Amino acid sequence: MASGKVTSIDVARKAGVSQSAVSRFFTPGASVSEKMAEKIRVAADELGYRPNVLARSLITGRSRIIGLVVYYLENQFYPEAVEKLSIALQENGYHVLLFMASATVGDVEPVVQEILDYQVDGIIMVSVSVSSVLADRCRELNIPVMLFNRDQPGDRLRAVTSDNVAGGRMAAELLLRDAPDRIAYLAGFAEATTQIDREQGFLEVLTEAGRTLHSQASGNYHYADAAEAARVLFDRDDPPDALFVGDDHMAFAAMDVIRFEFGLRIPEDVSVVGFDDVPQSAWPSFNLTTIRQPLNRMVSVAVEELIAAIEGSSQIKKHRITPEVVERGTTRSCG
Amino acid sequence: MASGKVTSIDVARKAGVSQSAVSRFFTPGASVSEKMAEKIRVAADELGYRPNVLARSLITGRSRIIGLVVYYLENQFYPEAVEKLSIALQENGYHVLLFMASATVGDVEPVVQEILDYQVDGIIMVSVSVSSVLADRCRELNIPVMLFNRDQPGDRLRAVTSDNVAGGRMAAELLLRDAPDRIAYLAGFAEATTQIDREQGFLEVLTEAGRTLHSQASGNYHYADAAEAARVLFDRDDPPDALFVGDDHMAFAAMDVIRFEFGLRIPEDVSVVGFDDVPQSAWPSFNLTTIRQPLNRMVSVAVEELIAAIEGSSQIKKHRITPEVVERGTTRSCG
DNA sequence: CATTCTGCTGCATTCGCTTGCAAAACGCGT
DNA sequence: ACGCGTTTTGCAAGCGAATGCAGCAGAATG
Repeated sequence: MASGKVTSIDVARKAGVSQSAVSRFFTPGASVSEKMAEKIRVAADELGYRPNVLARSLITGRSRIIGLVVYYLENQFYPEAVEKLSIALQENGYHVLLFMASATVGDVEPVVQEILDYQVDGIIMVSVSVSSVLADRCRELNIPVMLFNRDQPGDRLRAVTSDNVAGGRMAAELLLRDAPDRIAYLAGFAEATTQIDREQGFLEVLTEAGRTLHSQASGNYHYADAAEAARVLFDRDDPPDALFVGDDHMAFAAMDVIRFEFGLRIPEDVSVVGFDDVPQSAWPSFNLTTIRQPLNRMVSVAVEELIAAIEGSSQIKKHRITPEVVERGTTRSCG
Repeated sequence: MASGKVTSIDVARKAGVSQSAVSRFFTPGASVSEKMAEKIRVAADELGYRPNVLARSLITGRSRIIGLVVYYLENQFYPEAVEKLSIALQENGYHVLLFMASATVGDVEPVVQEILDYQVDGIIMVSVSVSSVLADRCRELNIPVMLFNRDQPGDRLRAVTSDNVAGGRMAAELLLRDAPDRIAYLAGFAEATTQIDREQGFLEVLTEAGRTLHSQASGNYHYADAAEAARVLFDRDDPPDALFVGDDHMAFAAMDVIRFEFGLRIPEDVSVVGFDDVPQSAWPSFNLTTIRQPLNRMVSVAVEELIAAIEGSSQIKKHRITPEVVERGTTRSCG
């Protein structure tokens, strides 16, 4: 019925009430008599009126927008995280303003600035770290920041990760069961806490077992880099016979190289363990034994905590969710 | 330096100028003398001032927000599209409000309503269709809608797709070169124009060659459904020896079933052709011959057209980008 | 019937910024 | 120094909705 923008004043006029009445009708907590509510309902329907969220935000100081920063979406873990985070936020009446950090490679600052310009109520950074300057700025503006799947030193930022040290330990235990001779590690991006923690846990167990690492290389959490790293690891007379890869995405690259370039069999010649448990890991082509990050829990904790931080003030806390072993076909022994 | 919100009035006070001067300084086209600009620059820097985009939107009627609706992100084609669309829009000074349509399964209406509440300047629907009621509403509000990788009947909505009929033809030609006896088709979601067009092109060529389809099943563009469909297609005495799958994502499912459940070799026993050319198709594990959707071009056309529609009024037009054959290892003959 | 209390309602202000308008400042030719 | 045209500048009126406050009606009470 409506043509062009319809404002609360139009509805008020049509319903024969004041603009504030219309506003109150659309404000959950407000008190409006049934008679008046009905008139407004009718008029609003007829005109196709919906409150302008931007105008509302201006005066309430709450936009119900969450800035979501993600580095890239190539690794399937991220689309899955983005999807679930979006849905969880949508269910809570929040909406997601999406920012790709890769556009401004290596420099998240301007991106975060732009986010702040939109008066977001909170920010979720997926596997992206934030400079202390910006973190301070967010604190001044009282905008909570949630790091997702990546932590950073200091106790001023909330974070939800899995317990990567524990996960690294699980991976080591899994590989040791296959009684390997030469254990290798294909690392992620060196500065990421996920990488650091997974490596730490992994090495702890090896050390406890009196073992040392046969070889190591970094794939930066990228497919191409990981493939190259795998070539380095396997292009020698005594290639590894057990490999822990920092995440599933890189594990696919490594498996492709191991099988199709070196003609080795998995798990007969080399056992492989990944990290994340992305959907593809369950596909028969990979059938990858991996350490599952409990994404659903991570998402719900992240969203709950962020909303708590926005609505009341909650304590800043680091959440570490315990990962789980998922045994599939790239390791030999069972149980 | 700043604490809490800083407004243009604070800056004006500090710089000893009027609030409108500050506003003009931050408005690209406006005229401000160098002397004044300098004072404002200093004051703004010192206070850490940034204009409130929401307030600006309220008065200009332009939010520089684009609503991006996507159904799911499981199929790697979508994350890639979302990533590239986001980046392209960011580069043009627009920002992406992301909505997952899967949250409200089968019902995009409320989602689009919420988008409209945010006064978006435009909407991109990735593989999602929109009811005519809503389309009308968007037109009334003068908000252009761009359908991406999915068209729908009628000439009131802009759309960017690849030429799926041509793509279907290419797939057929590719498979016919392998001189197959039994040609099958694993279809996508029946109502999607992508599905309809690809099937049409594919069948056209078969008909022209005097061939008919051996069998057919639908995978709804989902991995699990596609795997099930593949089981139906291959669980018989005379399974297909050539298979066109509606997209790469389903092709992976089909290949997994063909290889690991039926023990058939690809391409020796059965040739497979997919559609999209997602990154994984190039991975050695799949090495899939496929029809590439030229995503970069699709994205740039979609973004350019949408922005043109927002800024001036451009004609509503359907854009069909010609796809390309990518020959890899799941078909036998070359050239 | 007068009085008090409660619950609605409308008025007017406010959020932070843009922008039309008119006044002020400037440039410069004579 | 004067006049005229051209920037610059400030004033003030919005954009659309939320909300404190005061007024008002109606219910409940004496």
